[in-house]
Amino acid sequence: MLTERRDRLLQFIVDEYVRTAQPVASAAAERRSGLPVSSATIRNEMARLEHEGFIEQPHTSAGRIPSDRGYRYYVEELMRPKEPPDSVKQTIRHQFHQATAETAEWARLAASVLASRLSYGALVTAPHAASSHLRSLQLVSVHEYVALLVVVLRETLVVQQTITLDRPHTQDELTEISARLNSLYAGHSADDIRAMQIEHPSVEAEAIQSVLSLMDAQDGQNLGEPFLEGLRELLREPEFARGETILEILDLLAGANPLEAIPLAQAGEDVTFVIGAEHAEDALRHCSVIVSRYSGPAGLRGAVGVLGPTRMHYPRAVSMVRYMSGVMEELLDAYFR
Amino acid sequence: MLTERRDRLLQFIVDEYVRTAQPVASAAAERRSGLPVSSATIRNEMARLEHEGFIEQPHTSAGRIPSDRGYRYYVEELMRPKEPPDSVKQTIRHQFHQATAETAEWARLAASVLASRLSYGALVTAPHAASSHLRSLQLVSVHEYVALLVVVLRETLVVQQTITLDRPHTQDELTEISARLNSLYAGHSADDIRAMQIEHPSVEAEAIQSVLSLMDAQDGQNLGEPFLEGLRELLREPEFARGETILEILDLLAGANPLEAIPLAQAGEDVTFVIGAEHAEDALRHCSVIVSRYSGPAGLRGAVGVLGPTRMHYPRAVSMVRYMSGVMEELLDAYFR
DNA sequence: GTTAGCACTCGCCTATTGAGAGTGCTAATT
DNA sequence: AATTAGCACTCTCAATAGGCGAGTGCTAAC
Repeated sequence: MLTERRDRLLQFIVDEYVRTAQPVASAAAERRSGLPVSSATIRNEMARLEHEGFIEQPHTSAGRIPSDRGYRYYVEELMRPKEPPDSVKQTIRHQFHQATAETAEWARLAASVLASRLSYGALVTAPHAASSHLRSLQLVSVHEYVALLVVVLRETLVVQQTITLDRPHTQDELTEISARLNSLYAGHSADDIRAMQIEHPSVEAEAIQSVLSLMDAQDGQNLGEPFLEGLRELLREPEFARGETILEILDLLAGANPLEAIPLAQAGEDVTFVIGAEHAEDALRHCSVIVSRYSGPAGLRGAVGVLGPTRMHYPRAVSMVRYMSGVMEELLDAYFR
Repeated sequence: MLTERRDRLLQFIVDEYVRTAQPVASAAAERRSGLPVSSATIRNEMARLEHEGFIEQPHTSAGRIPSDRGYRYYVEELMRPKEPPDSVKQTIRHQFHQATAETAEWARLAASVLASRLSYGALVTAPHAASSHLRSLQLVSVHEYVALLVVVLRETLVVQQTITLDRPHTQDELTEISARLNSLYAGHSADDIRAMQIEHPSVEAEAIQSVLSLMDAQDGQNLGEPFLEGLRELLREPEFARGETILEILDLLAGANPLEAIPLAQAGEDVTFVIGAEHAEDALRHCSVIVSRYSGPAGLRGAVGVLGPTRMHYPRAVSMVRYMSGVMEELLDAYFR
């Protein structure tokens, strides 16, 4: 804990630097921070804040910018995130209201809303449960030789795949096959189904093969691939204007899902921050990530995150992430009614 | 038509500039072009090519770079695109073999393959027909209050949406409803269905509403949204390293689909080039686009395109675009068998 | 503990300069 | 008439230097 005055000064420096992207000088703080002291005193305080590692100077004679540690202190002690205004909430709710009722679609939309509201990158994963059970399947005739296999997994997760048939089938035949397979396998996990070892004629065998591979694909991941939006917005930030920096980040994102690497939010905390050099990956040393896990019925979980420069508008970002996370949870709850 | 020697010189300049991204000097041409003349002669020829508008100098004392007109002449007269080697073809076929049999998925995969093979941006639209007819629909129970509506449109196009039910329904009930709606509406267009004006109880009414809005969404577009891949690759090109240029392009792409604006390939031509300033949009003045339309049974059409710097490796790009376009057509044909 | 005053540092901007690259032109050659 | 060697000329790029201004740290007074 710092003194009251140094708290306020650090807060001013962060806010100002976030706003202008320029180092903050003592004279500017004197004029605009509201602190009733002269610039000389502010210089003394700044020297001390720098000595303690909360701020730093890009070069000898420039103003100060927050260090990673300064941001960390700021997000933990100083900032007061304020709720998004009702008008914004309403607009967002409206956007979701118009969307189709599919979990993946919600995630995509959430990412897109986050990105455009905050002008940072947004990462949202669709809700996902650790182990899926077959709830039901249905074959839909697309064409006499082609059917669409729709698989409903236990957790409101619907996946599908087309399969080709070795001879023509009508919808009625497919419906019958679906009913037979459902009565055999509904309610079971992939391992269960494999253990049954039932012999099937060709079409049924192929359908079950596909079901198993779809279920395996689901079970094989912790979080799903995140939907990423807001690259354009990110590029607009001055720290990424050089193109190379963003290239590094893109390369990283192509390989790994940064949300996976983020330590899970501790119990009791609703959002997790990873700031600058706290990232394991060097490419993100000038970035901060804010993540919130959301969870729904039946063990469904997912994550909502923002990726921006360390010079991020934290209060706005965190309240938005928190809000979107809540929206995802509400949608899931409503889905189950 | 230029003289044989100027053709070869221009070809050398384009090839060399594409390779190195550096202006080509007369001395370099003397050494590496294979032309049996001195640099002085080459300088004379260059002066003439410049006078005719095929090449230009970035500044007084630099080598020459191709102008848009030079590239245009190059793609039309000079280059000899060579087929991708069999090994590459095989790899690509293999990638498609593993993919699920969905047209949108093919398009996404095609874009991703193109982008990574060529290291440029790739735009591929899923096959799409001008006017869709309802082939069949099927309601799949997801949850007692939620059903997934799967709509098969005439052209192997499957779309879906979840709908919520006002009271619980079993799969059997839903199957029955599906059968009833199918017998009424299968084979008709959205307009037909609207004209029938049949009154339905609540669930059926909602299903039909959704069907209509899905059909409208399909019919409302000429080409679908393209799948865009390869931003990372594009950013790697030196002409886009500055970040701003790519930003302009992203902004443009967010608003409009450049494939739409491209004049349709003329009959008899298989690919269309738009080079540099030939683009209507100023943001693309340093870009070239190569597009190939593909078409399949039942009036299905789509487009495969590459977006790169004007300094693009045209022979490789055009042969790849051509090949991917062919792959899309084959997939569609095979889908109908 | 605070503040005014001031010397000092350092980045940035604007010449200036020199080297190097590459051309265009001229005159000689084939 | 076409080609070529030679050379002066132009222009970019990189390095260097000087001046300006921003902003600090320190000292001494309050």
